[in-house]
Amino acid sequence: MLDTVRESSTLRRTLHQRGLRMTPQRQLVLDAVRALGHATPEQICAQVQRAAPAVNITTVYRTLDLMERIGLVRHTHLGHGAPTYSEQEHRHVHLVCHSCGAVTETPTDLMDDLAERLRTETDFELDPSHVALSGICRACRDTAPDELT
Amino acid sequence: MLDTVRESSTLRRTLHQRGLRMTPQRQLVLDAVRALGHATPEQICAQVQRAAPAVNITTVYRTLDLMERIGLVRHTHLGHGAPTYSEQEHRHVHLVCHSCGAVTETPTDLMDDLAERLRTETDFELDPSHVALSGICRACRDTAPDELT
DNA sequence: CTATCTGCAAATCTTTTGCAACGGA
DNA sequence: TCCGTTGCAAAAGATTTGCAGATAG
Repeated sequence: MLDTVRESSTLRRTLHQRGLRMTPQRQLVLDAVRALGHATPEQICAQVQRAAPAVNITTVYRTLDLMERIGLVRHTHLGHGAPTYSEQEHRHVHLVCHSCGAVTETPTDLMDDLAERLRTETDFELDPSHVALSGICRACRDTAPDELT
Repeated sequence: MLDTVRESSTLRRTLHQRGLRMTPQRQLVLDAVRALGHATPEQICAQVQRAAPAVNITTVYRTLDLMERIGLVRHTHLGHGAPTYSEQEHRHVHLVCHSCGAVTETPTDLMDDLAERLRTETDFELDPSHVALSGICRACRDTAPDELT
């Protein structure tokens, strides 16, 4: 309860700071992003529509876009299909299995050494959580021998 | 010249081994993939159409799909937009800059340590060349301070 | 000759845009 | 009241599918 109230005013404040308006749709989209962890616009829309069926997917797209611009959410490319959105703070490396599509999360510090090497050797500042690493998970390796993405 | 002949028969043989047919379109698509390094289906189609304007993009999609299934090409998700196709052998890690979109390639052995850690710690078999790493390149870091993907 | 391929058109799917009406501050 | 926001419909872009005719083997 308290959480909801606090979240709500946080969102309102963040929006107002930039001359943007607080609306029920925006709260619902943010709630959905938080509830789902990382999800496609379509999944987020479905979640929002459980509470408010009239909300249009166009609004979801626009709201995700806006919230990304103001730093509340971020998107990640898990490989195939649509990008997925999650909370900005929710930073981790995604491991996606080619074969079964399972998504695992792992701390970003796994990438620290790589990031350092890229920085020194290639002058490239890695953003570890923006794209997923791709491969084959244990379960699939044990069963199916091969599979295309 | 010899190259062309040799490539041609290689493709033909590979196709015939599986009961598939050699066509001019297939040769052109494979040539385009090789010429472009890594490119979207649309870019590949444009390249093919420089030689044979009548080739339909549908054929390009179907051919890329087929060639991926038989292991001649592979696709990589560079982050935004369409996947890009390249030769199967052409394995490297892609670094994509959020800001300017530049794609750099780097040897996959940069990922060896990470791959080893993932294997032991997470039971995940990394495929280093299937997705791109995302971040900010040197040039952009020096100029624009921030930018969303 | 016959099964595979191709081109075309249309269907799908996802995302974006234009616009009039709505509603937050 | 005023301007940001929304919903709707339509546009746009990417990929897939059905089908009849073309063609490799």
